[in-house]
Formats: sequence, C-alpha cells, structure tokens
Amino acid sequence: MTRRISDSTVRRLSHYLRALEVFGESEGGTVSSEELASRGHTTAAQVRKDLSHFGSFGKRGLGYSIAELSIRLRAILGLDRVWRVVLVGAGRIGAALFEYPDFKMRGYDCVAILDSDPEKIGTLWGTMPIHSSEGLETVIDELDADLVILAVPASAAQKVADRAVHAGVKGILNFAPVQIKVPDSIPVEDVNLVMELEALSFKITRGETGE
Amino acid sequence: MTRRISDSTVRRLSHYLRALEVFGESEGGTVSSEELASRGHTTAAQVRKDLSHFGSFGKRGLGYSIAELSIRLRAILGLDRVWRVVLVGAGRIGAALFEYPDFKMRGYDCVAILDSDPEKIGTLWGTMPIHSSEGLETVIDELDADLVILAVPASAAQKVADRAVHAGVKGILNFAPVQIKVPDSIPVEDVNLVMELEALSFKITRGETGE
DNA sequence: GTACATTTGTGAAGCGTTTCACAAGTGGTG
DNA sequence: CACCACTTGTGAAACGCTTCACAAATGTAC
Repeated sequence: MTRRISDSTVRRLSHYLRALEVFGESEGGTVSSEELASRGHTTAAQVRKDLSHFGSFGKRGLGYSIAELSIRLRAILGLDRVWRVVLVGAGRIGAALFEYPDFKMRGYDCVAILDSDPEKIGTLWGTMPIHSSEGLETVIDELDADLVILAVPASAAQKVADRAVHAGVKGILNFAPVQIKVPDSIPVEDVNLVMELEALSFKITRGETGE
Repeated sequence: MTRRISDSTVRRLSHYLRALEVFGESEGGTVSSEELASRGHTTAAQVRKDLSHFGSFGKRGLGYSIAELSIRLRAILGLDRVWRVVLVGAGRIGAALFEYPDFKMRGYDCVAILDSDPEKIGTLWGTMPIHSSEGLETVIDELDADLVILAVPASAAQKVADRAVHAGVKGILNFAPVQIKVPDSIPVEDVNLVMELEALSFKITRGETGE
C-alpha cells in the first residue's frame, strides 16, 4: 500500500478510468477484471494487481462496481480536485492543449496563458488574454497555480522551468524537446513528439510487433 | 544482438541522439558514456548496455566518436531514410505537428493532409492543400505513405486506423484518446495528453519524486 | 442449507531490466 | 618499452514488474 507505484501502473489506471467511462452505467453497473483488461492490452491478473496496491475495491464473484471504482480511481489519480494550470507558450501546441475538450472536463483549469511574443501579448484566446512571460512568478503566486505546461522552444524551456519551480509550482508538463532539470521533489512529464515517431520507425525498421 | 529491445531502451537511444546534437563536434569529437548519461537521467552503465545491444561503437579509454555514434544511432532508429507521413485531422494538434520544426528535419515528410470537415477541405496550410478523408486509401497507395498520424476525435480513430492498415500503412502515431486495435504487425504509438496530466497529478498527490 | 459457478486478492514463481564490478583495450608520458 | 590513467564491454547479481495459481468470498439455484 505504501510501496512505490510504477509508471506503467499509473498509465494503466488512467486507461481503466477511460474504459469505465465507456462501460458507463450499463448492465448492472459492474465490470470484471477480465472485461477491464480486454480494453487496453493487458491481463485480468494485471488489473487486479494494479488495483490491489490501493485497496480492495471489488466483490469476489461479482467484479467491480463501475460507479465506485470510477470514484476510487479519480481519487487515486488526484482528479477529485481542480488543478490550476498556467500555459506558457501560446503557439500551436499551446492552442491544441487549450482547446482540448477533455482538458477542462477532467479538472484541469487553465488560469493564465503566457507568451514572450509582443505580437501575441494582449490578444485573446476565447475570453483569456495572453500575458507577458515576464509575469510568470506573479501569476503562479497570485492565481495559486499548481501546474505549468511548458509549450515553449527548447532554448527557453530550462529558464522558464527554473522560474516556475522557484515560484512554487508543483509539477511540470514539458513539451519542449529537451531534458529539463528540476529538484527531485517536482515531478516532470515529458511529451516529445519526435521521440514517438522515432520509436515507430525503429519498430518498423526492426520488424518488431506493435505494442 | 537479436534480442528484443525494450521500449525504455529505444526511448533512451532517442535521448542519446539528442544529446549528441547538443555536444556537436566540440572538444575532440568524443563523448564518454558518463557524459551521455548526465543528460537524460540515466547511468553510464545503462548507456553502455543500451549501445552494446547493437554493436561496439566505442573505444576503450576514449569514449564514443560523436560523429560516428550519431550516424549509428540514426541508422538504428531508422532515420537514415525519409518516412512519408499522412496527417489525418487538420485540427489544432495536426497544425502543431505540421509546424513542428524538428518534424521535417528528422526525415518525416508530410505528403498529405486529410480532414473530414467540408469547410477545411480545399484550403491550404502553407502550400499543402487539405484533402477529403475519403481519399485516405488512394493517398496512402499513390503517394506510397509509410506512416499515418491520427489527429482525429476518439470516435473516428478506430475507423481511420482500420482503413489505413488495410491500405498498407506501416505504423500509426495515435493522438486520439482511445486504444485502437490493429494487427500485431503494425506498431502504434499513443500520445495521450490527459494521461500525462493524470500521471502528474498522481505523483503530486502521492508525494512521489519526479523521475 | 448445500452445492456450484464466479471472480477477487495475493503469495510465489518467472522473467526482463538495471546495476555492479572488473577484465580488457587505448592512448599518453617519460 | 613500461607504466599509468581512463573508459568500454559484459557476465553476474540485484531488483522490480508481470504472470501464475489458488484460497477465500459472493451470489444463485434447487
């Protein structure tokens, strides 16, 4: 229960939650580990093991209550609260994220958009004004932001990350294709589009089977 | 040499290549496994082990030639050729990818953009016209495309994937937040932005250290 | 109430990845 | 040439994740 949880497990928990939403409240409101496994390329034993790290949510002979498991998973993933997000970088990637429908739906609330381009500063995205990156610390502090999404060029990423950490941000989602350095206590998730393509071309080239 | 290579290893190979580009040709043109490890949160032993799966590229006492290792890594990752990519979905995510500078630089050549929205069909992105999704099979076949980037809503993803596979595509980069099913021989890489955020909020909630 | 069909939760086994430790190779120095 | 400082490449050990297998629990049928 207090062991370290592997990244793979966390990924799968997200998958399970997604799957539960598809199952919805249909058919008695329960799912078996087998049914959960069939979505998301995994096994029933793996599903049970993953969930067992956090408690016993199922009923033997019956399976898991869809409603209850959804709530539990949301709590485990920290989705039972609102996360206040600052988006730094109002480029294409920033725009894609900002308009992503699931984004707000899951409790991630964009409280500010920042950019360093004077052309963009002052313009609006929907009803949100784009502010100058200069105000990063002020924004994080005054709007009590939890997360920063780094959608800036690689050359600017480290500097922005340093400032965000110093201003007290709790986590960073990094889209810049560079490994940023932050204290161990601040989690960073990297999304590197080129790396995904490279994994793809590697597998094709080597003739490995997908997933 | 013929063992299965783990996903983690492939990821790190991408990192090493990125790091080599930063080191450039400076300082005699060699790096040690220690220097490569310091970028990218890994260890010298890991670097050597990763590379040893593909041969012996280093010189004992000296390290690795930056120029030679770059070439080797590019070959291993399948970057010593051009990959012909069809982008399906001309929304924000598609736009972000299309304008991503590293994209073309690394040999990924977008040969067509497709969308199902009649408003978008016929308009231009730069010099590339947006075509109807109807023509997916024709485009893949006639333009000899290798990869498809799925930047469509979750509801359309499986259908497009099926058609792409049937038309002979070799790999899929999937941005739709849904697990698509394809034959085992076709590799799929998933990029799920919400999942990354959930991993972040999980770690913050649990107080786990980042990476 | 008893027998039965299910399905969970979990210790143990299996397996793959990472770390360790060191022999072997390389170039530099005198 | 002999010595030294350095770094790779790699079996072996350590570690962690996944799979297995089964006891325990639950509901149903008769």
